[in-house]
Amino acid sequence: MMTMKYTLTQDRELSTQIAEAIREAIMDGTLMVNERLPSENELCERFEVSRSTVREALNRLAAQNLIRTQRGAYGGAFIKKVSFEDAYPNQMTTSSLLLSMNEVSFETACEARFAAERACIPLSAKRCSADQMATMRAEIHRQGQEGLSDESFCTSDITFHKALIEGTGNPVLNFQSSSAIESMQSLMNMITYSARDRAVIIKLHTAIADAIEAGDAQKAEAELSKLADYTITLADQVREQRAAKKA
Amino acid sequence: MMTMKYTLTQDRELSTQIAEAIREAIMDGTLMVNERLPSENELCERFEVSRSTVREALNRLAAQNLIRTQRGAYGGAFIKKVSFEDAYPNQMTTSSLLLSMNEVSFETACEARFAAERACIPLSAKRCSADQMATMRAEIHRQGQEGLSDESFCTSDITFHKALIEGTGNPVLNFQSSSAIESMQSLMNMITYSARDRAVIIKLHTAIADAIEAGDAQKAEAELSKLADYTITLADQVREQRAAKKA
DNA sequence: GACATTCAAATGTCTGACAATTAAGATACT
DNA sequence: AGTATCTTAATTGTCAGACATTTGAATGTC
Repeated sequence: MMTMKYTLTQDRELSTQIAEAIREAIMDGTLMVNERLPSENELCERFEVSRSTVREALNRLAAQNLIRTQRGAYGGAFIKKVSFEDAYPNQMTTSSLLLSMNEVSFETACEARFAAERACIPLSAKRCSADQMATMRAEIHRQGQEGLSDESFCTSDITFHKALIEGTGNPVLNFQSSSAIESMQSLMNMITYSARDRAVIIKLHTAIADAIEAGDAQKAEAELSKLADYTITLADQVREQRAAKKA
Repeated sequence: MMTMKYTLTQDRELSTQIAEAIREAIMDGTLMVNERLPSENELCERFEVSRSTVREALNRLAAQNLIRTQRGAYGGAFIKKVSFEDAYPNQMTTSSLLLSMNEVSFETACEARFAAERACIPLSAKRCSADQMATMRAEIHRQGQEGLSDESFCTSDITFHKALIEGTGNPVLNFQSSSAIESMQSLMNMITYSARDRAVIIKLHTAIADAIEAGDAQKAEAELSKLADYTITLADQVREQRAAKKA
């Protein structure tokens, strides 16, 4: 950081360039976790810009979870250790908006979602803990309760699948796949689940849980595949009903 | 936006609360794509804060790709359509930092990476285009060239696998899996590839490409699995060498 | 109709000030 | 000596006002 040379050009916004320079230093390891950046006034002198501009740059970095700021003496901006927990909300925001703003069809989103889940099954079949199995069973049970709203059913469905993914014991895979599933929540919420639909889904969930518990990855994948197909037919039904209502 | 009520509390930073309020409005659809936010001065009045504070909030949103700003008359802040291209760099930054800052082992990262790729294979075997097949073949060829640096070999390796993933024709899956693979680049770069190692990898790449072309998903998955195992043994070798050098 | 000029609105940057926060050091008390 | 409290300096957060820059629209000119 100290030795870097900063020559800001005129063709882009100054604050953007400063943020970029600091971001690069973080990415390539020049700045380590918990290291303190120079104070805002020092950065002003170093980049030869005003404090507003420096602050805009720091704000951008804070929004990307790259730094945290602390007021008071011995405070300042510190390189933040990006944790899975911190990164998750941003990830979710982006994923959800990508789906809703890019006219991604339900089929396409669904395909990606079940592909991600399928990737987890072999590992989950090997490593799933008793705790995670218990969560899956509990959610299956909840899904069979009378008077459960569609939205609650959907939430439970997602909890079930997230527990399955967590069963891999792999934080990276968990992070990626979990967001793939959860970002579909708004799309899934459009589906209406009749009692018959729920029965079918519960049966498939049970089959998947049984297979995972038995360590039978192949069976679990097969059942998951059926669930994927069934989910798409449900979505098709909703679409048809809406089309019929329109006419 | 107009009808929302904003009561800012004192316990958090004002700019953060404003950014949060606008972000919520975008997420729940109150603000549509390309819609223009009120001007900074109008936002000042509405939230009863100074322009600096409003600007800090807008900057945060811009850093998250949620809005874009445009200078000049009829300019302002507009809700941005989050495209896969725009979101990718942020995604990559986050993913890379998650790996490097959380002491994620090579095995763990590798496991997640190959799981994601495996999820793509059935779809790719069904839909991979001639163009994508050509890219895969070209990269395999490049990997066999004399005098190729380890880094270039690694880059080509990643290009190969990204083409495979693109073969799914699913933009969502492509986005997710692609970043899973690419974020491992820095870890992969630590490996040294002997001529013998490269030969093994090229053979596996060829087998995968052949299977994809033949539409044989099962075969492709089996070969990919071998590649995953082999990659981990290579990483183990590097670790052993380093340990030996230390002693 | 085509082109140049002017204008107004908006963001980007600068300056200077004050408020709020916080850890370290100084001080007073026991 | 130890502890509680006060002071202080450093730092970020917010405010206010100004000017610079950009840019589309309106206007004027040929």
